[in-house]
Amino acid sequence: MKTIKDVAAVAGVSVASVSRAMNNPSTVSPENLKRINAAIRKLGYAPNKIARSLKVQTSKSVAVMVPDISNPFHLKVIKGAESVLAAAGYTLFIMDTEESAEKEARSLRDLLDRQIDGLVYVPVLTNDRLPPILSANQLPLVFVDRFLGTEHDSIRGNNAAGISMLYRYLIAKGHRTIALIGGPDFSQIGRERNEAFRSLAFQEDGSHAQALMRTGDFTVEGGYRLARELVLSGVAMDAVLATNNLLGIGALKAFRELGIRVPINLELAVFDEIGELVDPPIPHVRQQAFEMGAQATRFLLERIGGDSGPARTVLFEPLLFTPEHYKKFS
Amino acid sequence: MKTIKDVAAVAGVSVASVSRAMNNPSTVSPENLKRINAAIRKLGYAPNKIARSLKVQTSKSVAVMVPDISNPFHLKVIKGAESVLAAAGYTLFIMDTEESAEKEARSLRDLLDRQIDGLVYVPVLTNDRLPPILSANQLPLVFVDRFLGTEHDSIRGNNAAGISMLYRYLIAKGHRTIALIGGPDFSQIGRERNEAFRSLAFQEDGSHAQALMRTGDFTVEGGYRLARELVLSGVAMDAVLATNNLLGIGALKAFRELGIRVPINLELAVFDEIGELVDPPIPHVRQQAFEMGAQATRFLLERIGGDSGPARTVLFEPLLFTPEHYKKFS
DNA sequence: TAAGGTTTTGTAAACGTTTACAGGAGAAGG
DNA sequence: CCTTCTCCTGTAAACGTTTACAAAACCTTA
Repeated sequence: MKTIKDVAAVAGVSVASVSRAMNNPSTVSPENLKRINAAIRKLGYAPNKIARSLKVQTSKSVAVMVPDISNPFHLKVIKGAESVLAAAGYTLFIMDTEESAEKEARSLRDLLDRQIDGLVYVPVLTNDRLPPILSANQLPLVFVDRFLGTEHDSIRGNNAAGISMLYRYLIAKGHRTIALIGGPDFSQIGRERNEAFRSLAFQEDGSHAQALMRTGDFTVEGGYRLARELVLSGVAMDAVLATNNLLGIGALKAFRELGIRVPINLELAVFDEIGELVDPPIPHVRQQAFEMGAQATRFLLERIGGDSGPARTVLFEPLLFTPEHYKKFS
Repeated sequence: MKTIKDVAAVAGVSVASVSRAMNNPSTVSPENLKRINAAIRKLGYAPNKIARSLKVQTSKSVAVMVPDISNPFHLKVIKGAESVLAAAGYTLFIMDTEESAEKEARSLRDLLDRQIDGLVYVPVLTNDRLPPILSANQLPLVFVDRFLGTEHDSIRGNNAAGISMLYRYLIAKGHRTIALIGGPDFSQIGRERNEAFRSLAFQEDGSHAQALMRTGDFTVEGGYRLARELVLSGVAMDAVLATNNLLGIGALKAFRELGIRVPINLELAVFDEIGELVDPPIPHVRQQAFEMGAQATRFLLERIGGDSGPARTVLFEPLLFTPEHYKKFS
């Protein structure tokens, strides 16, 4: 690897001039500039960013940290972040914490050590407070989807509205008893969605609360298990509402396995996308994940740029997709 | 941020001793070791990896670079890499090149500058040779799926076998005319799969070559377009073979849109997974992506460890999944 | 042509580590 | 008690940059 010294030697100037030529071209004389650039090309020199970061304490890079990279929602958040960073000349590091607080802590440590400039952050579910490493170093960060009640920007989906859309859709189709398969109450979004359902379904009569709500982890296995339990418990129901895509996928698997035809025997509605190839299509609300990732990143760049205004929260409205939509287009 | 100097001051020793205490504990006296560790804990000190990398020219981190993070195949490669790295104490940086040679070059530059120790590498399709940056710096790397004919380890799928399985399956089901929707011939894997099909389908009679093979980009749009063209051209066919998941998804979309029922009016078979929720299931071969990523990473760690033996190639056999499989399990 | 100003340059310190080297302290052996 | 050896320690240089500062070179202008 060539260093700045090699360039300086070839161009016959000091290292300082080379550095200036790259970072502040106007402060070096035209003829030297030319010679330096020629030397750079000749040697194929590229500055060592590690050394640079060490000195300037910044790295022109940000990270996006998600709990599960194979969840399409998180994937789109990443794509959204990429879209705005590409233009800004930042490098993006993608970190997958696999819903493990431990892995998350390790990754954070690592990012911090590498002088990352900011973080688009979807924390793991089990965190109810900012990891100590983050509270110790005031790294600019923006929450997406999940958040921890700290003084940071956060980009969120309107969970209550999404549940409401699904619920009203099912009601409008004539369904009487609707069961919920929900996420854990200890997480912000799990709780928000569960409570939205509660306040809709049990307005008049709270007696079905136990029978018609099951909650568990936001995982495929969780959805599968809860759906099975619901069916095998023998309660009467004509529709099921799953509060995220993984739960929905698990539920769908369970139903198919039990020989229940969806939506003929039982209707299933899902919060988040479940995969566009499912046929017949499953009614669902779709979060604007790409836009959420992009917006978060825009905020983050502002913060990195020095903006220290009060924390902002942006609520994105989910969009309802129903089988009727698909008919329209096919 | 605390530095090693702070620790040294608190512990009342020199910075060298602190450094030794962390990297070579046996070379420092027990009482000093205790004092130093106490100071570290007290200050919440963690060594700055940037500075460390600058000195030791290594970073205990590797990257996995894929052309499309939303392709389930690449996703599983990443997961496979994660699984072996977690144990080895390396940090993994995930880079998404979005099938752009330009983005790929930028990312490579960046990784190199950050003293990455090695690379699990799925190059973008348009590259037919190693990017100059890589040939200039002999970074340890292992190819997965795609490769560029250089002297590096490579983990690949048995493309010919996969195509053959699909082809024979379709033949066994009684299909007479089978059309191919393939990837670009300028890419290794596109070509391998196309040629496998050619040698199977046109053994006796080469006359259908034009009519029954369409190739384009490995994208959903490509599959959609080619499938449409095939159908609208009016050629007779009773099965279509798509040589990757994106092509398959695009084709399926096109067929549905044109009112063609799969598999009743036309059978579709796909190389790679197309999504597990498609109903009825589409026959496909599945690559052992997770294992491929894991194996690549194991090789990479060996190379980083100094192994400079001859380049190895491992061929993973794809697995055939058919609707009959699913029936068995439901 | 001398004084003053402006532009361009090089020297050297700094960023936070690691590590070669040399020196000091203590133990062992004569 | 002196030598030799071992073990531990601190000093200082190095990694590849950036940048404050001072010196040098070049213009203006009177």
